Amino acid sequence: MAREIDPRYTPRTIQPRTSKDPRRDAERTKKDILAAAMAEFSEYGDTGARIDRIAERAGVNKAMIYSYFGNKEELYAVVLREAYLQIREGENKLDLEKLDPKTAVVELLRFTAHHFRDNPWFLRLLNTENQRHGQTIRNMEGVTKLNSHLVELLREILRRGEEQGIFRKGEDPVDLYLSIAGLFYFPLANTYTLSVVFDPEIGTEEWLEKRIGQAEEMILKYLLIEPDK
Amino acid sequence: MAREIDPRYTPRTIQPRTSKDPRRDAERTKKDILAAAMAEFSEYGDTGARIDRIAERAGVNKAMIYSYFGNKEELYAVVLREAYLQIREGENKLDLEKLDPKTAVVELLRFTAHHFRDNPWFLRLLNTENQRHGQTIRNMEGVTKLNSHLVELLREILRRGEEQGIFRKGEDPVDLYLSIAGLFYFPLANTYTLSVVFDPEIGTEEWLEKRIGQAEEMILKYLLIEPDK
Amino acid sequence: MAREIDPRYTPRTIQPRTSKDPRRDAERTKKDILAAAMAEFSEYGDTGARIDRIAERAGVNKAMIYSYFGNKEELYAVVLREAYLQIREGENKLDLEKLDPKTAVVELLRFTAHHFRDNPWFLRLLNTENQRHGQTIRNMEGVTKLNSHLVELLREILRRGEEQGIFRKGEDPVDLYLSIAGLFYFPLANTYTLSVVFDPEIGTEEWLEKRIGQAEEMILKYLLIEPDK
Amino acid sequence: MAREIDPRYTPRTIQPRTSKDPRRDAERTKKDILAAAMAEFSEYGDTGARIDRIAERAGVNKAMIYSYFGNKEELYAVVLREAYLQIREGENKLDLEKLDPKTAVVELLRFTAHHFRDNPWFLRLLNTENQRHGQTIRNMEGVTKLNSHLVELLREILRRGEEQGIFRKGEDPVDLYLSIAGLFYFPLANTYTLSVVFDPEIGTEEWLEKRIGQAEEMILKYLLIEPDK
DNA sequence: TATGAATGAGTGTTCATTCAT
DNA sequence: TATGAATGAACACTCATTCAT
Repeated sequence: MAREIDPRYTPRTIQPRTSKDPRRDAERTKKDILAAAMAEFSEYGDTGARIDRIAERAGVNKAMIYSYFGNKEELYAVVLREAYLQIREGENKLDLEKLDPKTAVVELLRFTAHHFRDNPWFLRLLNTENQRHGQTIRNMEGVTKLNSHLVELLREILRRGEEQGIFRKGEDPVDLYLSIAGLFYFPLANTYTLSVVFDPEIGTEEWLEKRIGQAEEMILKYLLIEPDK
Repeated sequence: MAREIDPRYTPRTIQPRTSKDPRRDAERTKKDILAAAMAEFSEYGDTGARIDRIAERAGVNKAMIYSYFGNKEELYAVVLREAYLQIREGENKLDLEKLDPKTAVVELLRFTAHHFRDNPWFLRLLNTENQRHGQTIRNMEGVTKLNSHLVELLREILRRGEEQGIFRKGEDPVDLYLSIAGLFYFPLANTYTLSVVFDPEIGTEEWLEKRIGQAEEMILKYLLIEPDK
Repeated sequence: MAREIDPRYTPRTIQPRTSKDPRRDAERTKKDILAAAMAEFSEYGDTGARIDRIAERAGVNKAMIYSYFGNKEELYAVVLREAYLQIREGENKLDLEKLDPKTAVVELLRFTAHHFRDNPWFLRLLNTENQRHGQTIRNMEGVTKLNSHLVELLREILRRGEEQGIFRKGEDPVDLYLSIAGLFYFPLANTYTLSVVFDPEIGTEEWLEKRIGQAEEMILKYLLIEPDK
Repeated sequence: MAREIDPRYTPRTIQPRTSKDPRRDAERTKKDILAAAMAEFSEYGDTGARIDRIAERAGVNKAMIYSYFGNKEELYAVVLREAYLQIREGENKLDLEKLDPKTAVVELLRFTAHHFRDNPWFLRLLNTENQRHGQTIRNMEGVTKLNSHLVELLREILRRGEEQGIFRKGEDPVDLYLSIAGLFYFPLANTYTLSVVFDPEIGTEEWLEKRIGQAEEMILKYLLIEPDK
């Protein structure tokens, strides 16, 4: 089904190749294809993504895609894995383990908000993979390990908070993450529909800052034993 | 791209036509097509949906779809509108205006939780329309009006809560709805991926009940002035 | 690899459709496709055959082929089965069981010679299927039964010949068939190469008649106990 | 069209190159390519053969094939010529001119039987070239001369046999060769299909020995004036 | 001499849509 | 109103061939 093209979602991470010298560089070609594929799969979903378009976006010959990635299905799997790698990598950079528990929770919340806003393609990929019933991620190696790191980090933060007597007891790290993520995922994944049916401001810079404030208050009121102090 | 078939998402709501007498019934044919199209678009998205499959699901001839709905694009628009009609209709049945403010908020939260869980196709349709950049809903008549009713209802509840001195002041009804919906939307729209990367229990009956409890507490602690009393 | 087109091998069994009225006739379309496919697979082999060309030859849209036959592989299987049906049908029409043993053998030999000459595509299909290591015929239902009929017929002829004291004892019907067929198959399947390396007359009408005489003499001298009488 | 892989037909006659020192050896590279090409064209035919596979089989880079042989078509021509060279060379080694006529015929028959059985790729190449309507061999220099030697040899044998009063008069050497070859070519070129439709034993060692006996008897009864004596 | 990257024309197959009845 | 046949433009994927190093 035809879709309007929205330039915001056609990131140009790919450097146009110098027309004179196609630079026979396998590594770069591979990267270009991956970048193009991430954009394409995010925008159009698994069934809507077109190999032709990916090749065009990457500025490479279609056959290269097959040579480097096998087929559309495998390319999609690489894209999906890459998406998870990127968000977890961002989280790791926060060095949450070095922060005091309350700050750590707030930092994670802010990072999540910005990551979701800055990487709408990540949300789209999640959509797609769930529409596929998780067919690909289910059989992907190393994903559980990759993500369990975040859970362990959160668990440790909650434990320290409990120990210090500031966090409620028995809070599950996964539940906490679902709440934090959910408060931003819903409006940011559905910006287009929500801005039509509810409020055109949703998704703007100001809206996000306000939203972060609300979410922070909500999470902390729930988590802290005496939030007023 | 090939997808595994999940029977749970292929409901057979359509009564098989009596083979003897096709009973040329325009109204019923139309309804059957619409029901089939809702299932199909929800499962496969706009680009993944297949006219052939819709016809088969509806038990009608493909040409009928074109005769009644014009083309795939227009059929999708009707499906999308129908989805909004259904959820708002559900909300209206709650008669929130007759409940005291706190109960009203809790009821809306519970309804939303169950509606999302029981109608995963609705979440999928939202996904799809957002992946389309809201192309269809943006040009759809009467949608704003349809949805503004819920906002007005919530606004009235918040107003009464403020008046009674139990709700915080200045809370925006849209923000509140985004929070309530978000707490359930994220885990329920991404059950497949989340159950792989975080916790296989996500989405089960017990999980939902527990989740409702947490969400209730979170929302009320945020909203009520003195939640403890 | 490009091949010259030899009009002799592009039989026009297909009636050109009246341009005005495409005559929506499923049965005829199916037949046209099958006829075109037989020609194409015979000429080009399994890997060389082109769906596009089959569609063009049959004067139908490519998609019809998939609608009626599934895919190239299945179409090939139907073609192969049809080839066997045709030769065995021809043999059955001979009513060998009603002839005296010697005449029966001669008639079978003559039929085989003419069938091979008149249906070079049958020989080509055999080539192809053997180049495929019999992949398709091995899994084809009913083929053994279809062909075992001929063997039983021959066995009965040999038995009667033995009984009448004119045929040698213990001759195996399969061996006999291999000899008869072989005497014609080799020159007729390899007409092109043989006419270059040995004798340009191979395959002509006169050559075939002479060949039949030789083969008859050879087979009978071997089979009859007292060929002179 | 996908084919199952039969390891029997994928001989590894090519010595793996010492990875350390590619030993830039033009002659050896050429030979390796030719050997690989013979296997490939025999197995898959002209249209089915793949340059990629030939390169892999030969353990050389694809571009080498183009550098040494021009293109696929020309490579095929070299393969075809080589095939004829090999069989005629085998026949020449028999020294038929030194044997008495009857023995010579029997020896040729036995050699042909074993050569066909041991070199199925030769039969496949013949198939292929005939399926191409002899396009390549027709324009190949020196082929007629190459093959006419066998005919002359046979002619001389028949002449001596006639002279000695043991062979029938006027037998044509080409006809005789067609008979001898045909008795083995048909079953050996079609082993796969015949073993399905008629008898799974066709092509085995025991079968061949039995077959040689029958063929010998058949040819001699036809050729000798008084076979009993 | 040799390699691996790159290309463009195919090649099997699917799918939204229309037509004749 | 309803059906099944038919179409043409895509679409995923392959392959012979060339290019830069």
